[in-house]
Amino acid sequence: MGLAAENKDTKTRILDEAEALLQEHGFSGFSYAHIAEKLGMKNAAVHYHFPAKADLGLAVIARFRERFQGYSEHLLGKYSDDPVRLLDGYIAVARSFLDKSQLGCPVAALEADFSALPAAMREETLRLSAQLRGYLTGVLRAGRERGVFRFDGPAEEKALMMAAALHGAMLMANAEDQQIFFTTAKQIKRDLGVAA
Amino acid sequence: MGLAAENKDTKTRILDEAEALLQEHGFSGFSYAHIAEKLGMKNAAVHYHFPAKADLGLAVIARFRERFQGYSEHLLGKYSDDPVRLLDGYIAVARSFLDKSQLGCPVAALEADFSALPAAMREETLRLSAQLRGYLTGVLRAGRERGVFRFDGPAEEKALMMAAALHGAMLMANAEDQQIFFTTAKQIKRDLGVAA
DNA sequence: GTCTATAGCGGGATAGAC
DNA sequence: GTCTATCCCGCTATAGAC
Repeated sequence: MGLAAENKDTKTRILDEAEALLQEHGFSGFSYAHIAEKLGMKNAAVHYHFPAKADLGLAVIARFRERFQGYSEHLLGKYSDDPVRLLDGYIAVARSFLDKSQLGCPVAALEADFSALPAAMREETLRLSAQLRGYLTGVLRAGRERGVFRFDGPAEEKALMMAAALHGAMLMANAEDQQIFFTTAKQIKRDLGVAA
Repeated sequence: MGLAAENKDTKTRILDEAEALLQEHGFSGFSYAHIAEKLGMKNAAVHYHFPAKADLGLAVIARFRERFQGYSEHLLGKYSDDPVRLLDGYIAVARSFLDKSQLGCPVAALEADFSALPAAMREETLRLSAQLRGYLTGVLRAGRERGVFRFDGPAEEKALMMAAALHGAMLMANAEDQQIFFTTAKQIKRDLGVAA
């Protein structure tokens, strides 16, 4: 649509590939050549769109942040009175780690590779992680006030523990068996006193 | 002591370094040169003790498995009537990820890097992960029977979810803030109905 | 916007001297 | 058991032709 639309398709396809490869192999675990091969081009062409790998990584994070922002606003608008649906929306973001669907949460992969990340990517990763936890904290707090969720302790701490469980489950599911993710999500809901 | 004791010190020091580097940077994130530098030698010397990197990785896993085996038997013998202590023992293994102490659990780091691991290391990682979950499952089951722990659902599923939470907390603590691990552990115990 | 070609580096691994 | 030296590879990134 805009003036910069002429190269948007290739750029988007690169971002899509980068996001999928990031989630499967970590940030250090994929190369420009891997992306280029999947897209039927050469690595120099990828560098044309994203000069340095840090640029590509930051773009992946930024795109996810915008996506999650819109998605969470949509959820909060539509299901403001239904904490279970708001929680399921969050779980769906983590769940998409398994099949690299549209939601595609890259946080666990970034944190696993953290020491190898450029400084700018570290900062964005931390910001994103805090943003996700913020959403979850709000959902838990509202759900407990409404008597839908049952848990002890501050909502922030429960949210942190649940985020850790979902992050861990993503990596374990990637390594061992996808079922691990679904079982973990089910137990999380059981622990809140709601049916899976 | 034994006949093979003459080179045991260097080998042990290499294993110690490898384990620490594995937990901090992942299996692909450290090199023989890194180990050699820390130990004041050259990378060829490390290759003398562990010809290929897969040998070193397998040795790290094997050593941890033996360590955990002895440790868990010790716990089960000493605190067979105290589920909370048995649980704390498990948490301590994960906690040692933070400061690379003697217990040193490398599972989360291995799973995060899973797709880059040689096949033999993948198998050992899966076996180790199952072994850890097996201990935790037994502790939870016994604790619930004694009325010490409170949770819904099968002990296997609760154990899986708790292991995922501790794995995720290790990585998040490594990336963000060590306090994340302690807060997660505290919430896990709160959810079981026991004081932190 | 994509290509070929290449520079430069770090990694795993080996050969052979000491 | 450790060293120096080296090979080969894959990766990031750039230069310049098309």
